[in-house]
Amino acid sequence: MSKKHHPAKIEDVAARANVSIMSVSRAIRGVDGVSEKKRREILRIAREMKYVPNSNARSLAVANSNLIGISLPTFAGEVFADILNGMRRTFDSAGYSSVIDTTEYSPEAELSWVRRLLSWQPAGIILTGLDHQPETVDLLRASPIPVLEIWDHTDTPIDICVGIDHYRAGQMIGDHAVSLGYRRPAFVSTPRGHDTRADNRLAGLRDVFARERGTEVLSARPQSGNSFATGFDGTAELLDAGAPDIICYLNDHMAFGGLMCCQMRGLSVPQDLGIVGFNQLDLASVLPRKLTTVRTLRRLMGITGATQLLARINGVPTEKSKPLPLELIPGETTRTQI
Amino acid sequence: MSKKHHPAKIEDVAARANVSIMSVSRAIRGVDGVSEKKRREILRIAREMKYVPNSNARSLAVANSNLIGISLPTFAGEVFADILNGMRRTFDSAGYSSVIDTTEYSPEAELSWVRRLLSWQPAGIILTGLDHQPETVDLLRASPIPVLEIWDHTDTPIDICVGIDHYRAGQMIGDHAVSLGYRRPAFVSTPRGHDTRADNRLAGLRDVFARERGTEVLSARPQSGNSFATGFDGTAELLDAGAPDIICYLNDHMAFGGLMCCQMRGLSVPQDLGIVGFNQLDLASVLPRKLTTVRTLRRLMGITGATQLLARINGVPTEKSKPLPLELIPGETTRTQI
DNA sequence: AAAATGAACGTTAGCGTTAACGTTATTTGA
DNA sequence: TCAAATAACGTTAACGCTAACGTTCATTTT
Repeated sequence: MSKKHHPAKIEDVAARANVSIMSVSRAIRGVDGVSEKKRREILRIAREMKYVPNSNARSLAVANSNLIGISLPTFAGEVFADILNGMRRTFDSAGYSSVIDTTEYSPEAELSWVRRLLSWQPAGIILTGLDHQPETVDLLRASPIPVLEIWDHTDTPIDICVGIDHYRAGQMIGDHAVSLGYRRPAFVSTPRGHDTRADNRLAGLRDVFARERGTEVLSARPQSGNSFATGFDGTAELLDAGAPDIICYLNDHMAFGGLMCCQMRGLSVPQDLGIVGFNQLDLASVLPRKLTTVRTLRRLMGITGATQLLARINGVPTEKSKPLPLELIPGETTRTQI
Repeated sequence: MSKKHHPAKIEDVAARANVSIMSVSRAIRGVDGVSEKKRREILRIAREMKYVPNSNARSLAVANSNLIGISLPTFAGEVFADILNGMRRTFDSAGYSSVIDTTEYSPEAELSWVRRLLSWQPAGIILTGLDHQPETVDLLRASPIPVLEIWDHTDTPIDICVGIDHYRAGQMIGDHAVSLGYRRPAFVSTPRGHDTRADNRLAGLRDVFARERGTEVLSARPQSGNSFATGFDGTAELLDAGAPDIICYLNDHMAFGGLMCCQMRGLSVPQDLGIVGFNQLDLASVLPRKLTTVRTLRRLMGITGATQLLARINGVPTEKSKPLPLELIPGETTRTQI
């Protein structure tokens, strides 16, 4: 425990096994060039000596690493946790480690992290969304490192892209609301520019109501401590300001906050007000009244994204851009007919 | 864009600036040995050339890295996200990157990750809880790398430790329940051995009721898809099996699932049944009925842990073990008096 | 039987950076 | 005024690993 005999290196293993260091290297990496017998012997000795390879030396020699950089806006909420989970499992079993960043929705923070990450010569980089600093894009375009943009969708990604069309999602919600006869829509979100995807969904919703009904979509963007509180406060704000007949939320958690606000004010849902969430989160599974929401396949997205990126890393040709399907889940928090 | 001129190395910057590579190295690292004038000049040129230092080479030369390994059971739920958030912020501003792992509560998965991580010569390693494979402990004890165990608490950590006393938390809940006159307690958790901390809390609760009332604590451990559903299903199971007068849950999310189950069955809380959560999660902030729960300072724990580990990394003497305070928050889901 | 093949292993030369020590100019002190 | 101290650089030798190429020797081919 206190004996600080320097950790064994490949050379020590080689000496102890009476072979050259290259044989040890080959044995450990599992590549050709050593007989099965010797390989087993070497591995046994390496284990005995508690040999731990030095990834820094390896990466320096081969000019790349087994690290994958993953940048997310936040760990809060299930959304990115789900995506991350799907990705991590895939990468993990392929022998990659994840270097993770949270930007708190700041492209500047993202840039400074990308800079730091590039110094590790990672095998791949994953960014959330499409909203990056120009310099981030330049840096990544200039580097040979595969880049995946996840969660959002575009036909012109930095490199490759797996996600959903948030504008379309907004339209789906709008179409559904219009078809049920709603006329005074509102939206609860976080401060503008914070979550670009949510803004895109709102845009889709807006355009549908403008076209079909010629009406505006009111919006509230309170700065509360968490999603639930944001939903609650935003709902209160909208109810005080006007008389929406349907409120759509950035996600199910906010929608739940909204439901609580209605309950507190004695409003009944969906008779007095329609409520629409987004993402079909776990919470919804136990609510007594099924929430109208949009299902997003986040875990699948993570797995798909990771798989595509791995393919790209291994030089297998991949699609530039892969959109994932959306499904509107009609629930009991909106009217069932006009 | 397509011109694949190899990325600039320190040597190229040196040549372009007419100085030795050591001057560039010193300028970039911000250490003594270059005049202010030259340093500015060198930094300007480095920026122009889009020079990105090679961390692998650096780490090989200095035999350590700016990487911190963080192992968590899961990203699901707010708990570890909060801890992680506190830690990441602290590490980030100190120039460290986070290599993150999720074990899904498997000590074997933790071990294989620790092995991989050690090959990067990280500056520090963080593990969640105290429940590790013996080999994990051996490996880490043998290495000179500082190790932080977070979330749980012990006086004999691998290296240092910041967390809460979960057994004590269980006792607190037990004391509170007893003081309010409850007599038939139950507990909803995940399968045994899955979450050791939850098991410790249950043990604390059990011991209090055994001592004070001479009664058992029933438990339900369903394997549902998510915390909310687990709470719901576990509650249903307990209500079918017997007639508990108070149910304690692994966390607030499960408690909410339990509340929903009660609502569905027409049971009123707290008249017919007491409900106690854990962790004081965001959800609770919008519930119409304040949840009885235990506040855990997770973000603070992350910050404190990270700070302690950084101190340890920098050779500053630190306390072996730092317990964080717990506070029982009486709510409206338990009786207010006997 | 000689030549060609190929498996199994070894040698060498980096990969890009920094620690440690050397060198040169410049300032300081008595 | 001249040695001594100091600041500002430069040179060299690792750090631990792997790609690329060499060598050896048992097989196979002709």
